[in-house]
Amino acid sequence: MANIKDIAKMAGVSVTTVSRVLNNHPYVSEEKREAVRSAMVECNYQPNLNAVHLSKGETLLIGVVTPFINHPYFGQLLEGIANEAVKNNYKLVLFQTNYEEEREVEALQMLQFKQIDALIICSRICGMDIIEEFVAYGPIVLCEDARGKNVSSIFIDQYQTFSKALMYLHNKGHQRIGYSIFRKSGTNSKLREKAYKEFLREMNEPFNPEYIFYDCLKFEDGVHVVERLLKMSSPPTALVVTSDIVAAGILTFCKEKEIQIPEDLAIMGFDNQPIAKIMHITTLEIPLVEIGRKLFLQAIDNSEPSHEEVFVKLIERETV
Amino acid sequence: MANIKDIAKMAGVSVTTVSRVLNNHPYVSEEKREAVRSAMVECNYQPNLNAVHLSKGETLLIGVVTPFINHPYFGQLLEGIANEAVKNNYKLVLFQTNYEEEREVEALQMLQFKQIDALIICSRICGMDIIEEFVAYGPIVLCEDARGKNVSSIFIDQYQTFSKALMYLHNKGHQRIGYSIFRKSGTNSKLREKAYKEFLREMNEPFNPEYIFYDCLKFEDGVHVVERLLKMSSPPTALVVTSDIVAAGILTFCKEKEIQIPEDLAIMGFDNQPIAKIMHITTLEIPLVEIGRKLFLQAIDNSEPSHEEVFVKLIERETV
DNA sequence: CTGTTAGCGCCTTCAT
DNA sequence: ATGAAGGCGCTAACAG
Repeated sequence: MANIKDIAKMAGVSVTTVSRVLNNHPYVSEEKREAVRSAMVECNYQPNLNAVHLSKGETLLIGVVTPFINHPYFGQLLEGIANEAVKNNYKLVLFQTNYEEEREVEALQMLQFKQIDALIICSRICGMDIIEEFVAYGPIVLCEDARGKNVSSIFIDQYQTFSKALMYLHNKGHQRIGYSIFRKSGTNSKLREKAYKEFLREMNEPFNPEYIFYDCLKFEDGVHVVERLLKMSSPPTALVVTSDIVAAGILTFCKEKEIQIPEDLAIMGFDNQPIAKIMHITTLEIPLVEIGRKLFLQAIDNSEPSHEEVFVKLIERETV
Repeated sequence: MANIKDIAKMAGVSVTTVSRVLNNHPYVSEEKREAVRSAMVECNYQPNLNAVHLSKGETLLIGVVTPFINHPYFGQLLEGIANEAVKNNYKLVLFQTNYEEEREVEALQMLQFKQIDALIICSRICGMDIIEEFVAYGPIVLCEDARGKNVSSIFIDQYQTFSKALMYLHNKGHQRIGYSIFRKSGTNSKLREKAYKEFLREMNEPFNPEYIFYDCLKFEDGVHVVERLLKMSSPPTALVVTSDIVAAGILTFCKEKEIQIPEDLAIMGFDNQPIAKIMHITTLEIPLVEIGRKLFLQAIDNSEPSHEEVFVKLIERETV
């Protein structure tokens, strides 16, 4: 492992000069620059990143917080982040939190202690107040509407989006509309609940807590939804399902139970994941890979916190 | 950001002593140890990892090479790796390669240049010769049978496993058996092909290249399989599908086309992913999360390369 | 048991 | 345009 000193010796210059060409600094004669270059290729020289990091106080590491990594939603997000990271020569440090606040704080602390340069939080359980304690230590970017806050964000307008979905179902003639979601709390969940209640009020429909299905994250969670549906005397005729993979699960079990889609039950998915296309699920397209890309770019952008809204598109297929 | 010197000063000791308590070295009086400890908590001291890494020549970073991260197979593997990584205070550096050799070499070079401590290669396209060029630089662990090679590995016996699946189908009365797989080449693919051909020979069945379906990676790839199936004059009556997610896709499309499972077509999945349970897919259980765990442990184990076989279990459900 | 000191490899003033 | 030298924060002989 040749180091900067060796290169300097070989090229007959000082380490400073080597460092200069390494960092594309001006004021190096073309001659010496060339000598250094060839010495570097000869030794197949690679700078020791730890030394660079120590010296510069930066790491080229970006932390990524997700509750799970093995889930299509976060998988797509990660994919977008990872692709952009390689392009920019950054590495990712993964924090799989399972929504444990402790894990999130660990990630935040890595930022505080300069072990990573920035932190992308794809989903969180900790309060905004905790996040804000750490904004001073480095860029934090959230995947939720954080306008007005001191962190960057890429977000979709959950309220609008959810309202749009509900309205679409309403216009298709549905009165009893329910929805499934993963978490009861969480910023996005609350916005959706708000949109839901607001919608009911406008439509003059009663609020039936039974029509909300929580803990829906994976394909198999669709089972429970269908099971509960079967037991209800007056089940909803339409469901907004905040994840295509769950929608796919519901669809599959409905077929097993001979519930006709969309006649007996209309289903509106979320995300437009590949499975939605395959199973002809009507859904709201959320460009997750693209969002991941933007999240990364925001993380390495050292200017002021910025906020960017991403728009969703309703994709009509055969489940509504 | 207090550093080791500050702590030393506060505690009235030398930096060495601080370093000693930091690294749990013996020969520090309980008294001073305590003084150092309290100074550390008072400043909320965190060692600068870059400095530690530079000094020790290690990074506490483990590279993980996967072709894709957004796929249940690699997702589960990653999950296992990630869980064990946090336990051991290591961070993961992700390399999503899309099976581009260049990306794999990049990862290998990061090992060479000490930017990561070890490298886990979950799946590869580059030749073993290339891998072996890098073994001198640090632990490399593969998720395939690498016995006899100079790298560690966790693996399942692909040949045996595939034979077992084929034999199971045969015993269920199937003569025309095909299989679907992602890659044509690749170590595992070749072993499976070998097992397949050997099986046919033993059973005295002809080899029909049409019965092999390549490029099957995702749910939606099941479509193409079914489409081809429909066009065949003498389609296979059973399929070994080397990924449950693909099996699920095939199952779904068969239902759409009114192909009865298992009557018209028997399906044997692979991995026992959650979807297999839900859709009642008969499958071979491969403990991917556990494999991920073991891969990580091997990566940080500095002793000689070791090899561990992991065993699979056939899970009978309703698609055969 | 404890402290002094020389690195680890690179960057960056400061002189020249 | 170039180089000498100090420093980033920590570890690990070595000496005592």
